[in-house]
Amino acid sequence: MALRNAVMAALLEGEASGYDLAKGFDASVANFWMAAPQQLYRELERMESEGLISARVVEQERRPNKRLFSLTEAGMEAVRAYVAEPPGKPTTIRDELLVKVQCADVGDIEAVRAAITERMEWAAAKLARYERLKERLLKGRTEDEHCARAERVGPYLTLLRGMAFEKENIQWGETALRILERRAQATRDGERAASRT
Amino acid sequence: MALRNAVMAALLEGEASGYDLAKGFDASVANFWMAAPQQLYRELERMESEGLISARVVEQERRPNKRLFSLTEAGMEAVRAYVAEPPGKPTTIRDELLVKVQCADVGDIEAVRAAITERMEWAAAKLARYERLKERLLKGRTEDEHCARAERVGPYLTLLRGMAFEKENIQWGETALRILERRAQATRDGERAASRT
DNA sequence: CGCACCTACTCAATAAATTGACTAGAGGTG
DNA sequence: CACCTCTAGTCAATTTATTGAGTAGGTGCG
Repeated sequence: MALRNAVMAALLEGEASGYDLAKGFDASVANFWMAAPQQLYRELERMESEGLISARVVEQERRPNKRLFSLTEAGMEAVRAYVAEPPGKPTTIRDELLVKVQCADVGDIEAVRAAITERMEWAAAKLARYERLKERLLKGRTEDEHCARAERVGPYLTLLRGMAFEKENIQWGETALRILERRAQATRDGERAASRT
Repeated sequence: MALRNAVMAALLEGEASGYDLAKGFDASVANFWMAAPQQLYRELERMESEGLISARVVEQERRPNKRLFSLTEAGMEAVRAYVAEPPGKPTTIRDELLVKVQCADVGDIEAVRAAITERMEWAAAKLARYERLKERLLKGRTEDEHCARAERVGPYLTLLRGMAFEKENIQWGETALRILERRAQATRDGERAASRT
């Protein structure tokens, strides 16, 4: 029942449909919590049945109707209760890329390098998006002004974390690529030397 | 079936019991992949039945016997196949702390600050452990020397990523605490002002 | 004009992950 | 000596998460 907390966090930004949430909903929450569509739809229904959120059907002309969910008073109370409860164990990090990097020495180094490169491109794209989101949040004000005046700082703080994470991905990727390239080089040299014998 | 890849990555370091893996197994793999004990025991059995790993029972005098698993040739082949296959979608990040931070504005700011502080302490402890592990890996050599001579660089690269991640946790935590403190201050001031009316 | 893709979902099935309880001997603490 | 923790697991139950297929109209592209 941790997904529901992420959903509530997302709904603090305003009402959203299951589809919105599945698509990343402004990337702010998707930044630190991702879930497959089915999971969201199921959870939303459960939450509605428990009275944490309420749906409003919006009829649309040239596309399927959608249900916009928003937090009820009970939902707001649940958020407050959740925030107050003692923090659970550390983050669940599961990074396939790092599993591959760990195995680099017994596998195809070029494949690993390709995977790292892909990750770096992904990170760069995400970072650009975050950058735009930040501009939109700050609206030309400095960080100090924004934090002093805006009614919410949570989204700004999580955005900062997301940006730092992606920057790290890129920086680390550069180092890793460099080191692996030298390895691949050495392997090729070794092969050449061996083939000369 | 992604856990098994992490298990194989861990077993590249040498044989290990299910208990070892559950305890973090040298922290190297635990850094980017965590799993509950039960999950590991189940997966290990399945992998053994599929011939990817083999067990060796070690009888112990004053404690339960244990089964040390190691990769078979088939397991090694599976690792190579896994590394070569195209990279899947991005990382699964699920960070409860960030969910709380996102909700900070409607909840108890002090509780959020406490959660951040706890995370920072955790991160600092992990970082110290990684630092020691790094020393052990490098054995007094520079990074360049190690990467040129050591037979494996994968563990070093993932370690670097883990260290960068924890450093980021700490740095971001400082910023977040500072901003939230000013918020809490403003709220208290607001309350004082309101109570004077 | 046909095909792929976008919105906005639902349903069903399977796989993976978490939780709780239990075994059992060893070692240490109050 | 009762209680707690550590090693090294097992078993069962439940909850969560992922995958795949299906619906149905609309949009854009060559």
